[in-house]
Amino acid sequence: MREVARAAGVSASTVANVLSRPWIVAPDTRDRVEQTIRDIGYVRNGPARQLRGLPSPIVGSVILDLANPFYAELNRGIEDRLAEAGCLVLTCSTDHQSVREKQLLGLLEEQAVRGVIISPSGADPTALLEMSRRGTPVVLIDHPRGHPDLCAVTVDHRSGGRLVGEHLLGLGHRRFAYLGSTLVADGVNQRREGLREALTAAGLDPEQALLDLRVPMQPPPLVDAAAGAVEQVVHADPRPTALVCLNDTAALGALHGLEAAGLRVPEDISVVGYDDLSFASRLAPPLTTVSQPTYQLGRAAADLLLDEAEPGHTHRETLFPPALVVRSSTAAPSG
Amino acid sequence: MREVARAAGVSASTVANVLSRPWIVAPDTRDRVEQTIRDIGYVRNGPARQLRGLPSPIVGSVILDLANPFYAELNRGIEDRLAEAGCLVLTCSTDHQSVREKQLLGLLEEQAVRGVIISPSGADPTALLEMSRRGTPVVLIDHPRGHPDLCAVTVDHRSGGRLVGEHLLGLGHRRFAYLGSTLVADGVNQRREGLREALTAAGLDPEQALLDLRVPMQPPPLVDAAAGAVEQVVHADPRPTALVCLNDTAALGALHGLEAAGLRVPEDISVVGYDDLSFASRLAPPLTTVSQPTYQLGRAAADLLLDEAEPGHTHRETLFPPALVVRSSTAAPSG
DNA sequence: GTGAAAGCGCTAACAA
DNA sequence: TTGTTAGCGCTTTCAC
Repeated sequence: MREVARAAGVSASTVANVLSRPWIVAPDTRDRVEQTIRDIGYVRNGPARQLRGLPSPIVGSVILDLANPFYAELNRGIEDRLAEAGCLVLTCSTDHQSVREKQLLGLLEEQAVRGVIISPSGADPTALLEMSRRGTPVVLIDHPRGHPDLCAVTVDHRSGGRLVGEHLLGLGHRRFAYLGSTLVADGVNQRREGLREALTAAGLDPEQALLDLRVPMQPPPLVDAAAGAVEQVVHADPRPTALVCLNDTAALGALHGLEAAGLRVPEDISVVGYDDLSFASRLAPPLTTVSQPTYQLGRAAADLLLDEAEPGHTHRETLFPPALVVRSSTAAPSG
Repeated sequence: MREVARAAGVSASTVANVLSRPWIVAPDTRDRVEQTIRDIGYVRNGPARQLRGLPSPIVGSVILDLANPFYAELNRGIEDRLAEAGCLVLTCSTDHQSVREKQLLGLLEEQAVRGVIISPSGADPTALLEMSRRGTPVVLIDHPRGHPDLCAVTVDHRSGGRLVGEHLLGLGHRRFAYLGSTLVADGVNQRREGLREALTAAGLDPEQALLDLRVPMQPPPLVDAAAGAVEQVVHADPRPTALVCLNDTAALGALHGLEAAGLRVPEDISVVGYDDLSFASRLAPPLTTVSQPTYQLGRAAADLLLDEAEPGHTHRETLFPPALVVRSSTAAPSG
């Protein structure tokens, strides 16, 4: 900046003014300085501006796994909304490891980011609360906020699970399997709870009517783990007539596993996914699933985060409803 | 930091030493300071450290579209490699818009990031060269480096296209269609060139034997655009017996469009994708495609970028080979 | 082993 | 309208 000032024959603060409050600079001085900036190829130093107290344009996004298309699309929603405010997204995957999550939060806080949008890997919000108290706003995604000092964007997965249950019950199913994960992923458990609720409401005992499967989230890749896990469904006696999967990726693996075991979908067994990823409608058979407004979730989270900087901000939760998408992987049970 | 110093009864520089060069501090002083840091909840200020000349831990990743699973996985490769070096990834999608790309590069340079890994949306490298000259290292992904001052990680797509062509020719195909895009995406064009080379080598005239289709990359979503574009293949006379798509997502749409038109794959027409995304093997029919070491591409790019900081760094290009994966969407033409 | 001091590049209040 | 000045929080000599 000093160099530009010297070359343009003005003081450093005039250069600063041209950059930050151009309207207070005389037009010809401004033109001269701007020309010099271009000639020299001068680029402003963000860290120095931050040091002076300006807000960072960077927002941290801490998610479970960017390679999961659900999170990738969510992140696009975050990015697009933030871009409208001139902000950038620092994307971090935790792979469900809370140690890694803690590291990442530490790094982000040191960078003095504008805020953090997080899909937490554990249930304990204390680290997030402290971070928020120290001045880095936090928005939870896909997790109940658990404290009035945080904002959150959530989907009513319980209702999603209920929709699936009601759909299958309506088709005449009475024996179910739920392919969940070994992790305490809140959303995934809510889906199971909703399913159980639907069974109970139909007069069934979930302990009897629902076979509970858990696959490790990784490694190996979920799609392979799911393919393996369906073995248990295939050999269960009596065998469930409907398999509800925690998400579409698991359903993809399940379809594969069922095919390998010689079971036809939906004739021998119905399969349901969750997320409605882009490939769901093109699988064989097209997958019945539950769609979430994934991209909008991201935008909403970014909205909340940006709002944290506003004077009258109040912490709040935005709740989205899921929607059942019926395709051909579900049908009435045979026999 | 001053606050910690006061509370611990030492000077600010001792606190700094505890943080940056703990070994030169007396053990008991160090313990006392560390305890105070924890009590107070002190967090180091990254921007201030950067201002002092330390390198930023942030690397920019500028890609075409994070919602495309190919880039999402690529980005995971980048992230994982950088994490090993304690770095973070600032992920930006350009949606093929060079205006947006320019904006993003400007923002990243202002943030004084450690470097930028970019999958460029245009062919002109001057902006990147200038950035590199000003001190922000640049690594190109999926794009020839075009200048010895840049590093690049590339895949031999020409060879990929050739593999596809040879496979289809070997099955007996003589009339082809290539579903490309309206953009000057270098990799996508290379694939077509490879395909044309194979045809030429087999004694065919590409101008005659190859129907060239172009779909706009967006909007609408590529998968829908591709579904629409296959109309032209269906109604072509004589109709091509093999459809080669620029990537798996386009192939997904093409399968859909062909099904809607009443054509069977592979009996009536063979279809080939590119990328080998996770769903490719589970489509109906399982998709013949070309796999790239996507995750490794990301790691290799991060490797090169980190190496830029080393004293003896020489700019270079890392080239990966693609591999044909034959599944059931290709077969000998009927009749 | 510890502290004092200079300065990284910038912004904003104030003086000229 | 432009320039002078005082830091923002930190690292790093260099005395002590």
